[in-house]
Amino acid sequence: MIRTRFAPSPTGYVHLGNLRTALFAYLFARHEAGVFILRVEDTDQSRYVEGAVENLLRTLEWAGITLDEGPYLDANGKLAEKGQFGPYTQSKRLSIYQKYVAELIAKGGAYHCFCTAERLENLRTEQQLNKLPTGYDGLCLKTTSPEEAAKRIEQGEKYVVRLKMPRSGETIFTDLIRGEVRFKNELIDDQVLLKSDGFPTYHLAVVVDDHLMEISHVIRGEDWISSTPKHIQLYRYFGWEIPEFGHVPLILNSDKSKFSKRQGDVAAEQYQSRGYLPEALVNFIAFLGWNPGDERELFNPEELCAEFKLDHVSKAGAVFNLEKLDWFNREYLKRMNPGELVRRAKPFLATTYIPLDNEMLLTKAVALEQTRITTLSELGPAINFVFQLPEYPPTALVWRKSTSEQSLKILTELIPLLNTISVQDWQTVLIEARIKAWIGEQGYNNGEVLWPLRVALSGQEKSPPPFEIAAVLGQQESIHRVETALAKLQG
RNA sequence: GGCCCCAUCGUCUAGUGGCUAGGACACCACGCUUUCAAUGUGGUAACACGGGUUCGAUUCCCGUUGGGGCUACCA
Repeated sequence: MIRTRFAPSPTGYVHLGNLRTALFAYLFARHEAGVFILRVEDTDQSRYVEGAVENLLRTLEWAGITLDEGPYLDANGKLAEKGQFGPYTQSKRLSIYQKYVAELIAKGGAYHCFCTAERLENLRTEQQLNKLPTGYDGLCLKTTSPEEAAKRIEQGEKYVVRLKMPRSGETIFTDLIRGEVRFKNELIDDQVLLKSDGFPTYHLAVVVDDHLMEISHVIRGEDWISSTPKHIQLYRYFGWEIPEFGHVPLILNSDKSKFSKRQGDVAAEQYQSRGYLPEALVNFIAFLGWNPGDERELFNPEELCAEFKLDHVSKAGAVFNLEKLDWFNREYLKRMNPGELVRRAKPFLATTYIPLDNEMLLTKAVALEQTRITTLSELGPAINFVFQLPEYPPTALVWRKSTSEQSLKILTELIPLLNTISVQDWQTVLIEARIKAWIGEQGYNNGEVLWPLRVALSGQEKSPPPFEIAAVLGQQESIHRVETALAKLQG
């Protein structure tokens, strides 16, 4: 049984890099008919953020990443957990880690360390000065016997527990994405496993939990690759089966450094609030490092689940490119049926003066701008003219190859024409047919008629075609707007 | 500094020893057109470098260079 997990630290927002790692783990599990788990890695007390887990869950839900096990929000919005391997929150598992640390010490895989922060710091600077690899020198392992350590702990002395890395040999593993990776053991630090506050570090907690939760494939960011030998050593000491590892490449800033807050919008929530569709964002980040092996690019969530394979994940990092995201978003927007688009757009329209009760008109208005917008947040400003004619100067009504007098004449003649169209003929194509025919009869050209008409109807120099606007507005309002334009031209 | 990872158009990428090195975004030109989009057609643009291996390397090996990650009682 394939079991993967997403194990973020609850920081208050979901970093896009983490979201993509989660997505890969999720897609892999789904593709293999496996199980996908969320585990909250909150072992750093100083990083505690109120409401972070709730936010995390809402964001994953928005992105369409569904969880089989782990925390979830119940009907009342309260935090709950599902699954047989809980708790899925590390701060609730402290006694578990204590137990395994004791076991590890007993097995000779770890030891107590009483060194002060000052000594550690001096040690590091000295090592760096002498161009030596940095790392703990094993002082407490050499000088403090288990009996003495027990005594010092008894007396209330602060301590940490460190991993006892073998001083020789190599740790070799085959990464699912990168192939064989090897490290010399002597260069690997005796990592702290249990902090002096009694909390485990990532390295201990991740191994204990991945084992206990029966994770078969550890899919995580490339930045973890150097600590993998420490984790493997832990599995060995415990005598546990070592899972498969897959280290996915990083998302990069345009200068190729790790995608960061400083250089861009890294929080998934920012894209949500700016009106990106989750399926577009997911499609986009999936393609940052993955491809189906052919030239298709548009994959909805179901298609991603069906096609995603780890062997098409690339090794190199990928630069985040907002323009490509915009393109994906436009593609999804264009393909969406108007009713659905209205439903999705409503949260963004709620902050505008656009009335949301007239579903019919709203749907027509939205359809008008559907192919012209990039994000949902652009929709409100784009369709606002339908509900409220914007202020505009009379000069806007004059086409660049025409005159004010000519525009006045044409708009005046247009009113009776518009009036002769019957109610049932008030549709885009029929309005267009009538007006174009009339233009022909009169010997006008399109520009000198359609420009002033369009501006009269929209109040804007840039807008959809006049026939579409007229159809949305209705006959009465359309004529009214042309009359308003006439009044403006007459001064 | 040490260790590790990586390297095809500006960006995301296909390629798996023999191709005019393909696609997408972006960009440019033209077409359509009342405007802005959308759309159609076409175009500019890449195998980091040096050695091997081979009849033949973008592709395999080594090195160089470059970039990145890690190097905490943070994840």
